[in-house]
Amino acid sequence: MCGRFTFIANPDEVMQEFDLSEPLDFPIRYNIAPTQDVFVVIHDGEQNRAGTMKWGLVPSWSKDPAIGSKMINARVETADQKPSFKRLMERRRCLIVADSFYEWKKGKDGKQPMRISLEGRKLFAFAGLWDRWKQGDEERVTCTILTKEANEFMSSIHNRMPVILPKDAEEAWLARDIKKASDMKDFILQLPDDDMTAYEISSHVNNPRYDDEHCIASLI
DNA sequence: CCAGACGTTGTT
DNA sequence: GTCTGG
DNA sequence: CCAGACGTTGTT
DNA sequence: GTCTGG
Repeated sequence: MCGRFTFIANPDEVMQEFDLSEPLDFPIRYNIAPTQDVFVVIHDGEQNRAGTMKWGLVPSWSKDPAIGSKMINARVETADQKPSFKRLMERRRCLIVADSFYEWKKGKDGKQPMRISLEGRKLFAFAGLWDRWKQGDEERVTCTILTKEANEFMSSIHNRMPVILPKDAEEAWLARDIKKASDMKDFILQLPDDDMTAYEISSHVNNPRYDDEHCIASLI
């Protein structure tokens, strides 16, 4: 699964990497936690657009937006069937931009936090779904990160992993036309994985209040 | 038909 | 133990 | 994901 | 909104 990640990037590089035309403004984040703002790219039919959304999906029909803190991930294997995700697989796909993510590896002495990044790409995007929620004056735009079964590399750390799109799959995932949910599921599941790398970090990262360089410092 | 749920993860 | 908030 | 709260009544 | 269960 994926419950914490980083976004430590240079705005110019992000603009170039995701083909954005508007100038960007976002803070450097070492410890992004559910319910917080994440940096998201969508396609408006003409061009890519970037902005922030809250992490934790609140479906448009929800009565209680608190559901969002539970809906931080969506299993791609079943997302084409689930009422909360099916419509979003068809027409509300997004990129959630990151440069590494955290997983907690279970050992006999508790959980060891790890930082995982890609070998060959400084920046990447999770495959995400998003939705809009409104109730009275309150409005919320939220998103969730798709997950799949861990690959060989990740399985030593955790049994699930976030879906990271290969660079050449991002455009197809973002495309605004309405697709069959099951086709998008199949598309995601046949994608190859980028090579990954991981190292142990301090449990400093455990506390979502800490958002500093120490989060990514190697234990060794 | 209407009512009621709608999610993931991990752990047991 | 379980839920909410970050 | 982890951390931290978890309750009501009445009074200020 | 959409699906499942009764």
